[in-house]
Amino acid sequence: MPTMADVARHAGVSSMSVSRALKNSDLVSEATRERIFKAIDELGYVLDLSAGSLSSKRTGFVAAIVPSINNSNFADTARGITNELENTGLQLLLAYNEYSVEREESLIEAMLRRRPEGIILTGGIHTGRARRMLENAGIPVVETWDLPAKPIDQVVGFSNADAMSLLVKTLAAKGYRKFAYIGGTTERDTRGNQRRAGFQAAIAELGLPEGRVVSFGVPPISMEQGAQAMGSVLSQWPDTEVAICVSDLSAFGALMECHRRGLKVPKDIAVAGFGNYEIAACCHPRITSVDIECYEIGRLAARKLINTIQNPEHPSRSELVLTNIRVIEREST
Amino acid sequence: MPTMADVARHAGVSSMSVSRALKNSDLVSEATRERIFKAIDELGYVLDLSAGSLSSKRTGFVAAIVPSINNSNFADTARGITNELENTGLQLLLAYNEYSVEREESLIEAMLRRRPEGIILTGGIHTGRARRMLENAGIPVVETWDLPAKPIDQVVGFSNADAMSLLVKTLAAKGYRKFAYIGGTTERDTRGNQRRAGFQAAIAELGLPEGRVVSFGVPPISMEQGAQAMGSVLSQWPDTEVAICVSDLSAFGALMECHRRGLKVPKDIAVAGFGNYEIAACCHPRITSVDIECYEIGRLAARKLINTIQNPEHPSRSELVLTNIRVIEREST
DNA sequence: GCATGTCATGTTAGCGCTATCATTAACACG
DNA sequence: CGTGTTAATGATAGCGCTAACATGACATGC
Repeated sequence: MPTMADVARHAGVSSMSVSRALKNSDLVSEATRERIFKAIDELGYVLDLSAGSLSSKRTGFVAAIVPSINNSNFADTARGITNELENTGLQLLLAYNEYSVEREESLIEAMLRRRPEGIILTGGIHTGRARRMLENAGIPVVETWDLPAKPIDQVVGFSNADAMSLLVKTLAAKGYRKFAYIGGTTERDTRGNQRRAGFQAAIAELGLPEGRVVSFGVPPISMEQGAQAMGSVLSQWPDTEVAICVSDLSAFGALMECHRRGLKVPKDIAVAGFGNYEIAACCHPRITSVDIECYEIGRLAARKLINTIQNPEHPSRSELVLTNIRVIEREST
Repeated sequence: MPTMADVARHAGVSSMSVSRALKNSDLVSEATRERIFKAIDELGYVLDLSAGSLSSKRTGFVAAIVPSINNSNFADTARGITNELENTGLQLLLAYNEYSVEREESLIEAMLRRRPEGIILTGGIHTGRARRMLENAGIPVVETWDLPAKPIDQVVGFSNADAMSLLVKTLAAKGYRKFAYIGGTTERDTRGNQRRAGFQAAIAELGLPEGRVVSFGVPPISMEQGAQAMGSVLSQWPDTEVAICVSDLSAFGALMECHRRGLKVPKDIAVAGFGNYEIAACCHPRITSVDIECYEIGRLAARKLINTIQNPEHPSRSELVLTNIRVIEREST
């Protein structure tokens, strides 16, 4: 593989000129630039950024950890990050932790070894060692998708509990009284748990009959698990008026289960989801959901990092960005 | 930020011993190892891989480019790659090209600047410069999701045309004769175009009435666009017996459009998709589809890279891996 | 004509690590 | 007791690039 020195020799210049030309510095004359690019082309040279970053102390990496890449909500956030990073010279280092803070910890270490210039995390719960590593790293950190009680640095998120509570209240205002909740079992999906807490809080606040909660499957629960959970709701509490699901995917599964059982939605039972996935807007009947601007979360988080990286003296720290949540009422309620 | 030399000084050893300890080399005594890790812990040291890779000539990166990260088929492939890479010391550098070979070209350059030890691409069509860069890079390349006419190096894929043709033949065997095809418009989605070609070929081969093709929307076409395309099929050719869609997402949209129009599926019209997405197995009626082992494609592609990286002298080149395709008949046909 | 400024280019050093070879210590063996 | 063998550690050099400074060429102004 040719090095920059090879290119410099071939073009009859010093390697600093090659470096400058490749950085689009205007300190290179047009004639020299042309000769350099001709040499680059002839040798098939490709700049080695890892060598460059060692010397310039800038790796050009931004790290992000999401729970899952197979979930279109988080994929949207990743897309928002990537798109905002475009043309900033920063590259995304993406990983997923499968909803595990232990896995997050080891991913954080793996990423910090690459010396990213900033890092975006999902959620506000991390292991002690992870927090320590992040605090020592000396780079901006953005926690997203949540409102951490004790933020590490910057935050772009929303309250999952409030969002779910808002959904319950909206539906209660339409006259529904007997609510069921479908979610996953374990403690791992902290955002799911907060949604459940928001559900319970709203039920209590409104003085409605006790919420009927079905916990089923390891989060993130699938369409199929949503269907099974709905079966469980219907057999335990046949008079349920509305089933609220931790996500649109489980809501869709629940809806299909109703179809199969010959129940009309929303006449016999109403169904609502969370996350405003494409499927909620497209299925029949269309599912009422809560929109949470996933793409925007990614975009804003990346923007915050870029601002901090580009103006290190003027950090936008401790300034919390609250993204919009919005109930979208559709045919299923 | 502390460096390895700081750790070495703190532990009273040379930096080589620190380096060895961090690499789990067995050339470090237990006592020294303990002292070193104590120092690492006290200083909050994190290894800098970019400095290490400059000297060791191994970056520990593997690059992958997929068309989109918001498509669960490709997300499955990315997941397969990541999971196979686990515990090999290799880290994934993931990007998406939005189905554009031009964007792919610039992504390939951006990735090669990080000196990945291997690269995984989606599809077999690339720009000339992209091909040249890859051939010069001196690293293993795996093309996936397709059977390129002129592979760059290694291949893990299947024939999109054959897969679609198999679906048509399976349905024709059940007695369907009037076929419609729903896909995207432009030339960008090469796999979509190959599926269409496979559809046409099968129709011709079987001597069926001319296929009715609706091209609608920029690929990847959405659920909503599938619904609109189905509207177009039904108004142009009301006697269509089965609508085959380029993906399950559009098939689902088409199915919902039938629901809304009061058409019974499959009694009034049958619907089939492609890709065996979660939704196809879960909606009502469940959609007949073609399973293409997306996760396995990622896993096998990563495995090929790992093999080539770990045994450079014994390259597994030019050995094509054909993944399984399988029609899954469900309630919608 | 000479000081001054500006632009283009080169020189030097060093980023933080690891490959390689050298060295030392400890021990076994005839 | 000398020799060889092995295990643990250290010293040195250099990976390929860029920051920082130095230099030289030319133009400008008085």
